[in-house]
Amino acid sequence: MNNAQIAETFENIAGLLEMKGEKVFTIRAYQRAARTIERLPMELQDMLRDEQDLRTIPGIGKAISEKIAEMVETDSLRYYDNLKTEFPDGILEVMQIPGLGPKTVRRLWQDLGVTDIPGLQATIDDGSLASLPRLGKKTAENIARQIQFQRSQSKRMPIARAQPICDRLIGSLQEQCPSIRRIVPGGSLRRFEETIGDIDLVCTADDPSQVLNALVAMPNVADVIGHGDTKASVYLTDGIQVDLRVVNERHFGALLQYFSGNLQHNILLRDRANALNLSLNEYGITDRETGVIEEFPDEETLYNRLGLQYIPPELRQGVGEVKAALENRIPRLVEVSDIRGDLHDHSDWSDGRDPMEAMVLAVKERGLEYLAMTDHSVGRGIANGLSVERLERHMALVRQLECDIGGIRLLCGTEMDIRADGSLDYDDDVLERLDWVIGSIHSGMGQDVATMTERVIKAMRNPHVDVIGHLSTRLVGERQPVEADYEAIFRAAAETGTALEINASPERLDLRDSHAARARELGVPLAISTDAHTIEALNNTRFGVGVARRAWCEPHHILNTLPFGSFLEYLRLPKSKRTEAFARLARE
DNA sequence: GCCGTTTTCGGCCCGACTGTTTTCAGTCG
Repeated sequence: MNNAQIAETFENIAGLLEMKGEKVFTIRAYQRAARTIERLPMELQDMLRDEQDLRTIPGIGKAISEKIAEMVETDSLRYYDNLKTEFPDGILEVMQIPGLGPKTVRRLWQDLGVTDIPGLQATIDDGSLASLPRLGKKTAENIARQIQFQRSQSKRMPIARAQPICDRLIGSLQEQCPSIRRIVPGGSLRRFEETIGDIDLVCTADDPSQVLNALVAMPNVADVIGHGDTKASVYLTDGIQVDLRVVNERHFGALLQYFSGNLQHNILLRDRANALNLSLNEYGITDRETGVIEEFPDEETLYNRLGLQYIPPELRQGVGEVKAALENRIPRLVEVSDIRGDLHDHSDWSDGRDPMEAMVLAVKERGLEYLAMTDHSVGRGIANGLSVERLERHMALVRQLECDIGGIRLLCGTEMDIRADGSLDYDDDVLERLDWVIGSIHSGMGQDVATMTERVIKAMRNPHVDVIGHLSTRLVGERQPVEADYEAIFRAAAETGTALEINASPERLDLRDSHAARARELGVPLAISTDAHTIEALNNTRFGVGVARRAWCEPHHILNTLPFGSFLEYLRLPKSKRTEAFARLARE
């Protein structure tokens, strides 16, 4: 049983326990475990095979680790099977409807016999739902609307889709509301999560009601979920939920912190406040003795008041960052301005849109020192991949442009297919003449774990393959990652001196955060590359940097923060010496 | 159910909004 299935089981257990009226802390423990397991970099079944103690994972103790072991061994869980017999099958779906919580669902089931969504709809239609105590006509209408929405609504969306929607929303609100002082995204968008559940906006304004009214009146608002004095929630016509919170300027720091989350991080922060006999909420910090409220214009002073280092939003995942901040172990994370070169770019020689010269000029304009032109290899027929003969002319043009344009160093590169059997698309005598070779998988993605792992490692053992591009080949929310023994691949990367790419294209974000963190721990050099096929896509570096920051990467973990001279020195070494040399070069 | 520079037992974040009520329970983030 894999991590996703185990996490789902615990999520379902939590749901059923809620309905059963179990203690809220037990429920929270299962939910927390589910969320931790979802984002774990290694498979629990592998950890058990290697006899690792699961209880070292925060939020997993005796009871839950035993349940995991049972699931891995027997592919089922008696505790869960027993629990399920107490409830009808479709009941968890009913609880997914926004506005319907465990208490209400339990009553609907016990009093009206509702066991699934069609049954729920029937009680709305015949008026029996509205006749229950403390429910009424309005509640029935709201639930009916939610059932409709549920059908049309998309689940979490990739950050690539959410970011522009959020940018437009902010622009439009600013235009309409002169009283706005500050308005910024919070929530998962600010934490650079790869998918976004809803868009959270944090705002300060002289006239909060002006801003809230403007939001609910927007033409692309399909439904208003809530509209109070400081906060409003709406669904946009494309199914996205937007939450807007407006407070006075002097509360900005506390509000931004509160609204940036995540949930577990905020709980840990409030734990910390409690330990100091303080109470934290979105308006500030209250001294429990005196009742005096301290306000914070920015987040930094708030964290410091709790005796903590500032924690950047990308690290606020509730997995040890608060402890690290207490011990002064929050590192200086890599920033976009640390990146000195782009190492994966396409031109119209293969499947890029823009001519090579335009790409080079655009990269130079963005202030980078170097650029690798890496058009596709011959096997990518569909992407107009380069034959050896075209590759030679490609290389000549790269050299030519480096002279003609000046002020930027260019590398002759390729993004070369790793074929299904692990062999490569160009021969060694061709590869040896290139400065920078990316090996990527573009086909045969359905291979089994052993075959895929072997395939990638075989490519890494080639002395000319400098880096593996978008290792998992996943597309966020679209295509599943390939199945492979990632731990074995990361170890082989460190051992062979092969770098790994963090592909910054927001559709890919590959390596993902937890994988990048694991590779970093093993000392694998990481390259943040845009994989740009157009000039505009050169701006995507920030998404790759976001992934790296979520993986606790500092500048010295990232290959392309090296100045060009050091990067060349790295490339001139035989691969077997590179991992070690990088650790030295990057700190110079 | 988890966890420990207070604790192996006794804690466990905190407030906004809604609908249905005339004081609050339920839900959400």
